[in-house]
Amino acid sequence: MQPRPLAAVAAAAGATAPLPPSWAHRIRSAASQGHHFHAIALFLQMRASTPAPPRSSVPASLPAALKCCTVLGLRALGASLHALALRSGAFADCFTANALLNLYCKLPPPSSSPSPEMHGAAGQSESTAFHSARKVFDEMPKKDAVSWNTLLLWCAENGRHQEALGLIREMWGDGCKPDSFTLSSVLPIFAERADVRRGMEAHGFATRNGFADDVFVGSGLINMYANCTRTDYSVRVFDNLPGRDAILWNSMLAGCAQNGSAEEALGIFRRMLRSGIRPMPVTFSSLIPVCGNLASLHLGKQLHAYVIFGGLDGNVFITSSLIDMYCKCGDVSTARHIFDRIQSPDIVSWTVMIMGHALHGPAREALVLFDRMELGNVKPNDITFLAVLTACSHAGLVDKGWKYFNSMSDHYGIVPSLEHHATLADILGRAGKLEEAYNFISEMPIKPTASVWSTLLRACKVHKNTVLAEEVAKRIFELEPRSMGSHVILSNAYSSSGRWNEAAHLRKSMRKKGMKKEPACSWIEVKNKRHVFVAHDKSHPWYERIIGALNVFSEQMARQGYVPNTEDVFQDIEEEQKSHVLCGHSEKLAMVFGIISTPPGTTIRVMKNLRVCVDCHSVTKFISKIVGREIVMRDANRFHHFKDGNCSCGDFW
DNA sequence: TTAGGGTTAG
Repeated sequence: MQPRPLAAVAAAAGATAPLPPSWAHRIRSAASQGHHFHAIALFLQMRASTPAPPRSSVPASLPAALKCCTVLGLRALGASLHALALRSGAFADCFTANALLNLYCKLPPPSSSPSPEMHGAAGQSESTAFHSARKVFDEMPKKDAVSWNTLLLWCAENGRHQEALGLIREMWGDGCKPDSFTLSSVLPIFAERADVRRGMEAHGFATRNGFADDVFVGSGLINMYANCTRTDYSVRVFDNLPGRDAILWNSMLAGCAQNGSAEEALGIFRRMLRSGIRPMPVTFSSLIPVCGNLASLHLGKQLHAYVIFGGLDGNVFITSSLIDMYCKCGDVSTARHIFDRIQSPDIVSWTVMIMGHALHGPAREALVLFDRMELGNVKPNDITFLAVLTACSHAGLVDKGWKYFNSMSDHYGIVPSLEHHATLADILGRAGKLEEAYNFISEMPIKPTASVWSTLLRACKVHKNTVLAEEVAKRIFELEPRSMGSHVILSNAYSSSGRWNEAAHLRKSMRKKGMKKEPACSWIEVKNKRHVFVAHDKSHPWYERIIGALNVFSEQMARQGYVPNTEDVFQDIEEEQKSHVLCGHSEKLAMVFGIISTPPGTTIRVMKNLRVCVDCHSVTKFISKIVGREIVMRDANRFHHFKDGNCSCGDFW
């Protein structure tokens, strides 16, 4: 049986017909349904209507009207409603005053400064905004938790952290207890400052006061702990929440992804799917970078397929993360294919593509893209310049490097950071301009770190200037006495100039200090499985087959003129033994395994944790020609694309 | 009837 309409029930009971909805009711319901313009129109109609509606209509509809002004950005109308609130006495009502306070927080006054380029204009307008909001707040006859929370959120979101924390104390003093809203505004402050101690205090307060189950507090805690690199606590908060909405899943996923906890992030993604939560665009833009960091092309491709099926391939965040992922997995041509299909790339898409070409070579293509970007009126930022300088470094373009470096402050108003200085020092060092690099680092306006000096140390080793290497190493050891990499480079520099005793002495002192070199390893994905190799690793089931194939290649290479390059064997042993050492290098094992376990023509992608050695580089060039395959090798510094006996790095790395 | 949470490049 159909339920009878309420009016019919009322009529049957002998009641009068219900009154038509009041003005205030109509305005509020239009506003709550998102019909903001309609709500405003109704409010204005109400004000003009005759006979005048009851006096109570104004305070009953002002909050909704003010909310609509805030959403629609109608600041002038908001100001006249402010006057009406004062005239009508509605300002005494907390709901109206809070709605007005929110309007002033969300819609700062237009900047009084005539030129937006004027220094400090942004700060001035921010300060004016604060004062107009604060004035409304101070004049409120009555304040409730919403009033405090509204102003506090504004302070928290506008970098006025101390004021925000001060407001909590004031709020307590005023007899208003912080609530879940207060917590969700203040937690991002502790997150940004990575202040886990105060974050934990807030967590304790939330638990004691029954706010810990609130999803907003929950996501605040998850993000705070993740920003403090305590994803273990984030997971605990997440698992203890009684109900988890889609945003909480995404918060947890992003927290793991940003901390480099790849397996955990993938685990959260799988749990999310099993729980029936539909992935959202943000799910993919968080997760795709994980595949890039793992250099796992098969995983990245699976997510890409998911993105296409979900119709999300037009999302700029996802597209940029896909381009970056393909670059990091060694497939720059797919990255470029995606990039070329974007109608109007944003600064992030341009930057990841420029960096992709810088690291894969030919590096000049990166500079071509930079010019195209400028023609398209997209303004480069500090990260774009890092990419461009990296391209100059890999292409050995000293003059261009200087040009871009100087143009940052001259034409773009970007102050070069430590990283920009480090990259320019690298450009100079790689090009063999060692003295110039030394002077540049010594005179840079930011105190150079050990890592800036170590780029020069490496250059000294490559260009065989042991005297300067010793001087540079001294600087590094002052800053970082236990710098493993620098000890190794200096020791290798001694070895390559035949100073075996000094090399041995240095190695001995490293052993005495308990320093151990990171072992070299390489890996390759074959049939969606990762195979990891360390030097002379006999544990792989295909080891004998790999060595057999390597011997066959060696004979073919010898006929084509290959001579082992023992330059990078830093042990005082016979040449024949050195060749044996070279044969067992992990990247050779991984590459040969790839060749014999995949169909002819398949591109081989090898990843290595350290830089590729001179001999492996030369062998890979020969093998790429012998087997007619493209071999991509990612080392600690860049990507090498070997094809037909050549490498995209132009033998400069 | 007012206020709040997740994403891409080094």
